Amino acid sequence: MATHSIDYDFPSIEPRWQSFWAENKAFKAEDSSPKPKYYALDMFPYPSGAGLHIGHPEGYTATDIMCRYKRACGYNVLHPIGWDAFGLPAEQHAVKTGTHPATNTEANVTNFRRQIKALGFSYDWDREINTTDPEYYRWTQWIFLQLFKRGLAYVDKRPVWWCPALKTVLANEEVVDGKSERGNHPVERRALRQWVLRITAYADRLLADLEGLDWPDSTKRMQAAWIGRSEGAEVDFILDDHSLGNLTVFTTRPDTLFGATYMVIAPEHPLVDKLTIASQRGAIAAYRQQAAAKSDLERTDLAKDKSGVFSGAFAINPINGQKLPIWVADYVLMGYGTGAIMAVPAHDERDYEFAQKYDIPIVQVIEPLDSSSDREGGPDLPYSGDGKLVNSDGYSGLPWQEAKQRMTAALADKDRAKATVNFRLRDWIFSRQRYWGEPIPIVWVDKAGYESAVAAGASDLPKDPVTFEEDGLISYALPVPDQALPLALPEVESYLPSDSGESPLANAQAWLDIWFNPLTGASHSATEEPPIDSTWLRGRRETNTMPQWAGSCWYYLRYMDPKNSEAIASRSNLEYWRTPDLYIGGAEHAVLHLLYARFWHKVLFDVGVLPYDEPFQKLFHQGIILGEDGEKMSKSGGNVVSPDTIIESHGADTLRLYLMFLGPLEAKKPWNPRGIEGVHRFLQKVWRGLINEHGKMHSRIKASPNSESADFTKLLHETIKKVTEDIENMRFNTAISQMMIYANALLKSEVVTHTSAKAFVQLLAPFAPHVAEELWVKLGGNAPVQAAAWPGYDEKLLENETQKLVVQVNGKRRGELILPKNIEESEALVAAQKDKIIMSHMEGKTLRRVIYVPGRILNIVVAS
RNA sequence: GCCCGGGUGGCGGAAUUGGUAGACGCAGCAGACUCAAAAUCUGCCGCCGCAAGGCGUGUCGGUUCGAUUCCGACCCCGGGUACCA
Repeated sequence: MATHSIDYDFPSIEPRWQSFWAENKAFKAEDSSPKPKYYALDMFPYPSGAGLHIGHPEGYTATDIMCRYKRACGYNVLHPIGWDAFGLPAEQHAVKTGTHPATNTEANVTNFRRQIKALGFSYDWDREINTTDPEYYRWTQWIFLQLFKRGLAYVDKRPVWWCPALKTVLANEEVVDGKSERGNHPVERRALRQWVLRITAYADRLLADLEGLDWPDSTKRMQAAWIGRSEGAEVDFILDDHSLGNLTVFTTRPDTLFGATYMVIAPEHPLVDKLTIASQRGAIAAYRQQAAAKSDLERTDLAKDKSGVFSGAFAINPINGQKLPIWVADYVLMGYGTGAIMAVPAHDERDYEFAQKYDIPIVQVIEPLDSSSDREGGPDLPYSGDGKLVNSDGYSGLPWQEAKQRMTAALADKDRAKATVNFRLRDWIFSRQRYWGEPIPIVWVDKAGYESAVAAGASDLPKDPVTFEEDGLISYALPVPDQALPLALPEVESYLPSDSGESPLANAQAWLDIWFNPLTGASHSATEEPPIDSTWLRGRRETNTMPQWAGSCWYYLRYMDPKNSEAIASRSNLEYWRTPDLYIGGAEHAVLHLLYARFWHKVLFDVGVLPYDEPFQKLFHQGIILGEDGEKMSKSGGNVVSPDTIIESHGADTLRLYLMFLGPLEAKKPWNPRGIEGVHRFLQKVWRGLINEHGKMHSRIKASPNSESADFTKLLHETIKKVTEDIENMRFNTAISQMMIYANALLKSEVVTHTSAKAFVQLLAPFAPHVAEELWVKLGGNAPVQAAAWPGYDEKLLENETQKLVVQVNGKRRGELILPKNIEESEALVAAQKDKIIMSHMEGKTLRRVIYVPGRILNIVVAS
């Protein structure tokens, strides 16, 4: 190379400024400040072995732009990052290799940290957290104990999704189409002892408080649907055989009681055995067995074909005394409502289908308001729309909503019904039979042990003891006291589940079976001498660990005070930082993480730890980035783009810029490997526009304030306005377009004032911070650039003296005129009539009407 | 099936409150520079047409002086969900 020009040299610029920021702690957040605060939160990553995915830096760049912009606007910014590092892949790796999952996790974290730092995000690294750090999970355990103490955690043996391949239990939400969400392995139902969190106790608040949140509507709707509130009534049907008592059903439409022609109970319903008459016993038993054997996959596959068996028993309709046959059918689920329904085939699609199949009568009791929609021979059934009652003695003619209230009230008076609310939301199965999770800080003791602990004054006990019965023995749950936390994971020889189906922790004998002091949490192995002090109890530790959701349920709180050893965070920090002002993450967490975190947050609010009862006021989902082929990026698809490769070839600034330039942040968009050249060229243009071949300030930059053209000054102010507004509205793609327009003009401009050049570099800085920092210093500024106040624009400079007016004839564009501002309609019309082309479209026609929108349009309506 | 989201040039996308459709970028074409290439710069770039002009934002219809934007019906693509009584 003959030339010695110093061009845009990103490989040297980027690491240099990253070191500068780190050494100067440029992004340190102050825990109190006269400045207004701004807290921007990224969904923290699971540090997988595969390294950073291109989707991570997309959302992270967006929050980083907001943070750098807010700092320049004078905010005290909290922008933290950490690691959601418990999880299945590390455990599976440990099972395979025998190395401790912590070792592998640490290596992955190191790699992730390197990759994230290479992107130049303005994180306050002093606040980095890791959910697997005992000093972190100590507080996860502490929060669990708050739930336990308040009666929100209990133990139950219940059928759960067991994945033989993963050797673990999965939450409902982790099972997709009868396969595990992770790994896509088949799953089956198994009854196992589980810790369950009573999230249903918060269902009403979780639903109601959605309203005030600045979240995408679709996400709010998804949560609302997941919670699934429905208002109705529980209605008691007396059984024909009075000795059997009542059958209680839940219905949202008690107004259709007169249309009930049969009843259905779930195959798992406790009354099935008692109800069934002798001659039906065989058929029912066979049906129940069949239903139990069906995996959920089969149940859904067969969803369209309803099946059932008549039990032989009857129930009495409380509204009219009619005898209704009781069927056993698996389209009624034991887990919802009361596990029994009254079937109204005329007004429910499922009941209709079933009634058709088994020749059960269909009685219409709701008539559409507009009865003209009736076909010949009656309306289309099943009908579930609006309407008024028919065939309902004493209620016919009423709108169904009113009938629903009246009939519920009438039956309630006779003690046969009560208005109730049902939720689709289930309690949250919170335990996993895994090693690599937070140990649940519970010790199981016998009844005498529990009573002696109570007598000794053990704290944090729930009002009613949490117990579990197995093989006739009842165990009582005692919490490990706060001062003994964290309850650390013990070392184990094998990371495979124990033979009993318990987690690998069940094999850590010395840790598991202990002498335990319920007041201090002190313990030692049961194989050692029993203590002399009689408050010590013989106990067995809980072997379940917490699910990965646990650590991510409250991490945004820990960032506010990550090293606090007295509390999850100090009260003053919690009150100062409140909650994140912006939370960006993928839409795949719309229900699970976001619902669980809201639940914990509300509990902590009730405990009195938090000053606010909702965690995430403003939420935004970045769209996913697809591969070049328009398909989801995947290793098997061979379309994965690695941030490392792009940083090496084009630099972090280019990558950040391109991720934002691809399209709107929320949109799903394909990666185009050639498109990146465009934004890279843009940065080179900016460089060449401001820096000469010797690496010094370009000669077009002049100190004198009025040396550049008025048009160019105006463009700068337009750019400041556009970029500022676009950042505020998170429309980063159009902000970049505007900066490109400016850069193109810069290269054509002979003169740019020093002030203009610096202002433009400030605009660029949130997007491409390294090159902006370099330019800023070369223009004589002091690093970091974010310390300089964000540039403002002058409205007056944005105004035009002339205006462009588009002229239409009959709504079609026929020309445009440059006219003085504030021109009258009549003058504009005169000007238009001087235009030959416009006139040619009006010749020989009569003027009918003129529409004039000043500054925009003149539409001349003519007719022949 | 139901619930969401989305259909704009060859491609990613832009378009304020109903007021010039296609900003910006990619790709492409032509030219300048060069022995040549790369890089860079200049110009062109929705479709049909020599032009005048016509057509054009998934389709059909409506409202309006004027519709990518509002209303109605439909088609297609993507995501979520699955008997929730």
